[in-house]
Amino acid sequence: MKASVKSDYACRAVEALALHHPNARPLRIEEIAHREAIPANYLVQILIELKSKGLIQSRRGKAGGYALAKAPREITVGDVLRAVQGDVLEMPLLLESRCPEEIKRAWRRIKQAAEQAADDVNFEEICAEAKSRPEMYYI
Amino acid sequence: MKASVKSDYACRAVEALALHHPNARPLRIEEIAHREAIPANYLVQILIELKSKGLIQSRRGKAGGYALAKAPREITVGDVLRAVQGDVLEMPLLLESRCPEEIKRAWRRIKQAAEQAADDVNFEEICAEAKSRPEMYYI
DNA sequence: TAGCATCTTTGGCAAGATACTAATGATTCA
DNA sequence: TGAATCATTAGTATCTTGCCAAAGATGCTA
Repeated sequence: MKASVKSDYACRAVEALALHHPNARPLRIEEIAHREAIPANYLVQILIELKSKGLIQSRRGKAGGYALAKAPREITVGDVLRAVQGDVLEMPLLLESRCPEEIKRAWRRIKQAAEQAADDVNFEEICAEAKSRPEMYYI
Repeated sequence: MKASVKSDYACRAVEALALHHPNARPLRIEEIAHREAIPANYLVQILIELKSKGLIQSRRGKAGGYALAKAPREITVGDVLRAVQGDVLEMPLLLESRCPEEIKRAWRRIKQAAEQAADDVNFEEICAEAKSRPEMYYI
C-alpha cells in the first residue's frame, strides 16, 4: 500500500485554499500550483475532482478561481482522499471470494484504522499548524 | 492507497503454514498454491521474500517444503506486509521537501494507525478464527 | 553415486496505473 | 467582442503489478 503523489497534491491544494479562506477573491490554478509546487496541468484535473465531490467551488472568467465550499473545519483529510481516489484505503480483494474471511477481517481492521486517522484530521488543524510555523508565509 | 494482491497472497500463504503448524512435514509450494488458490509461479517469489525476512523456513529435495520459522503468535500481519512490500504503508512523499510539514504530519498519523492495526493481528488469532468456522477444513 | 523432487534464481512480459503534457472548448466579465 | 479563466479530453512515457517459464542448486533416496 502506497500513498500516491496525487493524494498529496490534493491535500496541499486544499491546504492552500484553506489558508486563503475566507478571502472573497478566489485562488487561480496557477497561484495554487506555484505556491505548492504542483504541475498546473495536473492540478487542474485534481481540482475538478475535488469540486465534483463538493469540497471546493470555482468561478470562471476574469477574477475566477477556486475557493473552499465549506469551512476548513468541515473538511478532513479523509474527505480529500475519498474525493481523489475513491477511498482512503482501497481493498478490491475484500470483494473476491478466494480470500478467507479471517484474512478479510484483518484487512478491514487496517482499513478502518487508516480511515479513522484520516477523518480525524481536518484542515482547520492543519492551517493552525501551518500558521504556527514562523517560516511559513501565508495570506 | 490500495492493498495489493501480492500482500493478500502473502497473508494467505502464512495462514496456510500457520494452520499446518507445528506439523513436522513441511508444505510444498504446490500444496499452498492449491489450498489458497494462488498461482504457484507467483507464490514462489513471495515465499522467497518471506523466507529472507526470517518469517518462514524451507527445505529442499524430496520431503521438502515450507514451514513457519516461529510460532503463529509471533508473526503479525504487519510483519508479513513489511516482508513483501517494505512497509505496511509506503509514503515516499515523506522524504520529499515540497510537502509542508503539517501535511506530512497528517500522513504520518495515517501511516502509524495502519501500522498499529496491522501489528495488532497475529496469526494465532487468525488461525483461531479459521478453525472456528465449520466450513473451513484444515489439517 | 545417480537421479529425482523440491526449492531458488533469473529474465521476460502484457496489462494497467501513474503522473504528467497539451490542445481545445466553455464561461464569465469588462 | 475579446481576454482571462476554468473544463474536458486525448495522448503518452515511465513504472508497477501479476504473472510465466527456464535453468540452476540442493537435498533425499535407492
